[in-house]
Amino acid sequence: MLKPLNPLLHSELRLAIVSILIGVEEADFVYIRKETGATAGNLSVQIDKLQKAGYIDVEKGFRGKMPRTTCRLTEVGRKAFSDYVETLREYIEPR
Amino acid sequence: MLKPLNPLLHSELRLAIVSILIGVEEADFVYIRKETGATAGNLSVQIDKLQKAGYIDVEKGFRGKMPRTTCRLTEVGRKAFSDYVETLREYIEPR
DNA sequence: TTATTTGGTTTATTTTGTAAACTGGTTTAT
DNA sequence: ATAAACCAGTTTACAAAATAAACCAAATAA
Repeated sequence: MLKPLNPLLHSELRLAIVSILIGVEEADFVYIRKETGATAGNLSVQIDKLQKAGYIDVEKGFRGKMPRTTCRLTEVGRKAFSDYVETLREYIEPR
Repeated sequence: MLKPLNPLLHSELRLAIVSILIGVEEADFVYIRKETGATAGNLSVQIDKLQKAGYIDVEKGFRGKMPRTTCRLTEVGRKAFSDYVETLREYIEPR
């Protein structure tokens, strides 16, 4: 029987967010928005879900006078991602 | 910018179905149900979607007197799966 | 013969994803 | 100054998707 896929990560946008964060230590809202092509509203909602799950830390500050939201992956998030990928391989790799 | 993931395949159950079919030439409803742990209703719906997309062929017959639904992957489905996997790697493999 | 099981399908509900509309502020133009 | 346009997001309402519950027809068991 196939293992279930973590539903929080098995979502195109949330997976993209984590995928970006895994290689970069930190990234801000605007950057993630451009990389993913997501609408601001959708991105906001999905960042919230990842944060509530403890997968990312979100820090709100300012760059000059403009608001700035910075995200970074937590250890929990890193682990969840690596588990997700491992499970996913059972689906996509020849057995 | 990350490429979009084929939404028809980026679904746990549909991905599982295709994943099973890719290694086995054909599989019936009952077998897929056991392998995936899905409810019959859910499986029926998702098989329908894959069939309507031309990703699988569905054949209804009998094994003895009992009805039997057999599925096999089409070339279109095979190609879609391999494209999906390729795209997915951009999300899950270190860049 | 009347339950129970098998192999599904249909329909209704819940859950999720997404975009439109909004907020609060900033920069630019007038 | 004041208005108009813009930036960085959040909230909310709607659409799409997933899922389970209810159902059906036939087969088998009690």
